[in-house]
Amino acid sequence: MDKAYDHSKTEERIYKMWEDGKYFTPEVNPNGKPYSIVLPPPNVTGTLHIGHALMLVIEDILIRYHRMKGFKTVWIPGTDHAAIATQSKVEAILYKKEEKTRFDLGREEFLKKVEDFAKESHDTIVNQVRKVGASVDWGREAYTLDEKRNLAVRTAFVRMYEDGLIYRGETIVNWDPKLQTTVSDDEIEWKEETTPLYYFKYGPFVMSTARPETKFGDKFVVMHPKDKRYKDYKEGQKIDVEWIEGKITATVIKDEAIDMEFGTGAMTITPWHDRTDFEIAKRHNLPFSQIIDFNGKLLPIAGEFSGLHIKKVRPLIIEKLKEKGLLVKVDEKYVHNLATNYRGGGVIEPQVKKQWLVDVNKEFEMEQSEIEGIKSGSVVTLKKLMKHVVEESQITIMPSNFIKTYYHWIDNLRDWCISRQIWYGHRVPVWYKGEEMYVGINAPKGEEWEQDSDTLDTWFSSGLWTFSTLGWPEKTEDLKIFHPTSVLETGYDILFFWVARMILMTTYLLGQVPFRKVLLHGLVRDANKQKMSKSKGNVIDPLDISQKYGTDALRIALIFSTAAGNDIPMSEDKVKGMKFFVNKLWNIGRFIEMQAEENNLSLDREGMSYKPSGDKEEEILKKAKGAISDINKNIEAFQLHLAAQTLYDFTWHTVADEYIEYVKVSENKKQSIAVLYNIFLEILKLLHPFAPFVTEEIYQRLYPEEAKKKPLIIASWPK
RNA sequence: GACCACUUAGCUCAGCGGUAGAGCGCUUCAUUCACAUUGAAGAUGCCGGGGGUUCAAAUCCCUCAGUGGUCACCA
Repeated sequence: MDKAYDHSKTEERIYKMWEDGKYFTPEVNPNGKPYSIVLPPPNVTGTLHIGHALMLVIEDILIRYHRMKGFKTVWIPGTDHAAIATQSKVEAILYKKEEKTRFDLGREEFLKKVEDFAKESHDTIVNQVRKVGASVDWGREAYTLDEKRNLAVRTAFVRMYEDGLIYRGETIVNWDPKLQTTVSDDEIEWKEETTPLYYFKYGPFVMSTARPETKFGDKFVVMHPKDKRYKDYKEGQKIDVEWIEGKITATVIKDEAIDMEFGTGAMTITPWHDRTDFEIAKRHNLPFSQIIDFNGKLLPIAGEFSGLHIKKVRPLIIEKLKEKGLLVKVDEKYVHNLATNYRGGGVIEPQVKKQWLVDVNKEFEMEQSEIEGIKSGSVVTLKKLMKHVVEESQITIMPSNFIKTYYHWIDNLRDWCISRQIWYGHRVPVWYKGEEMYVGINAPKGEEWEQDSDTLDTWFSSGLWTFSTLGWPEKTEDLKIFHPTSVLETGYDILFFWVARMILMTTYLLGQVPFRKVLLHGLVRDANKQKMSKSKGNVIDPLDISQKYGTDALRIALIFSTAAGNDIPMSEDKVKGMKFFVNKLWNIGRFIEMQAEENNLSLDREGMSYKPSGDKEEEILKKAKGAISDINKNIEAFQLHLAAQTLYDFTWHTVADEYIEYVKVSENKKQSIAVLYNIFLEILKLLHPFAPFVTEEIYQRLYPEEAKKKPLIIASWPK
């Protein structure tokens, strides 16, 4: 054996050996109890970052542990088409390279470009997944936008439509004029902004607004019914008002949504471009009209300002109102939150638009249910389902402090807008012919039917992930054996986006939970606790690290010393330290090899048969037993960092520092070495899920008798 | 505003009811003998402040303070 472990000489060879041996498939333990994980599919928008590496490592540890314990284990890999994210990325590249927009290319040609990009990104990701040693079953790989997943999406959509859970409606949506699409509430990122707040005279009232450019159509002035300042004004009262474009007749409305503390307690409403206003208008049956078009330009209602972009028009309107003597005052230091699209950064302009939505409050009959406490045929809502399975502990969320956040999110959940006006994604399975509409899995027969041009929110398809990857809607063997999946492991940042949506879709469509447990990991941050980002230049590329220090060192560093759910500070020094540990392991192996040779011991059962005779031997065996029991307990409790620490400590400070030093001076050397030889095998097994490459390599060299029967990856786990 | 987490050695963090721990850093010494990617010894802590429960609290409860995060609202 070489003096130091060289990961560059082993990793690729070993991964190939595992793959060729088909050890990643459930067939290695055909009769075991099923254990399944679906990989949270990375977006095909680029390459994997260190957070993905953490996710892969945690899941790989769970998978390898269960595989060695004899479970019929499957880990399903895949990638996510990430609709809007991928499309906007390609649009950006297209614009930079050719100064063209997607409309210049047309749907078909543009989609071809996106697909090429996605393919390339996919290949990079797959390569990265292999590099971190993930023992995923490549034969079962899936893509959220491939044929099979498309069938699942269409089937789900149609079923939900038939149950009245999907509807098409005029509603106020978050419109991104930049990307020309709606986005869901969860895709909004609020940015704090200081902006002037203008106070205008509006008849006898003073109203305030940060957005004068939307105020053209305001013919309703709203106040709280209990506001004493306005007690003389009655609901429905008409008042003549001098406004931007001359005299108008305003109507008084009383509504409890008004905050009496804010401004003057009176406000005018713009239902087409504000959610609160929209809701007030709906409650009072008020008409509403569009002021701003979908590109952000003013419509003819704005009179002389018609056709101008809202950005340009604001100062002009303020000037005009000032001239008319309607400007009362300006509060320059008004702080509010500006809605932006978190994928692309465009400022959100609320608009009323026809969209497809999922009704989360509508009661429906559960066709078939295996969920405890929900019988087949009982009446539920999607919200109720989502809450029930967590409340009744049919899904355990870890760490448990996220449960409260989860409930809170459900309580605030509004109908989920699932249609997007982008091109990359699953097309809505709805066809139109004149006034007629057809909703179905396949296109209707006959000419002249035109498919809805919208695509679906990417989370609609990833919500089906635990079972669409197993073959649903077909009733496959995989689905029968592996669903519900055992654990879903992912970052806490997508608890709402994804985890909640999976629970919604799966409980409804299958009458099952998608997984028994949810394990949430933290965000990987840099040594200064900063979020890693390209613009900050503090990104640690997992591949660089793994090339420099070895994948095993990277893996242990990611797991070591950080409790689940907490953010993880990552530094190269930490990885370096773990490389030392990997090398220590290697040198214990070397020590055994050299001692065996010197003492004429063959590396096999017979040569190393032992009778633990001395005190030291008894002691180390006892300690090993203790360590094994601790590690088992820790892994079962998902305390991987504790397991890793125990292993590190036991291997280095007990076996190497104490016992090996003793072996050197032992009077009963052969027996002492034999004991070491046997304990080291246990260590290699215990460490294998954490550091799969170096342990497999040492095992192959030092334990040829065992290795001949089976490689370490499927060796039996120490009890 | 609501909710959640965090506050432990110089730094990064474990531990979460029974005499304060790890890694890195620091001091001293040893050794080229599996490994200098080494070993041994050592220094450094009112375990954020205050109160309570308990035979016993870093660990459980209450409260205050600071830090970070999530969600909601914002005319």
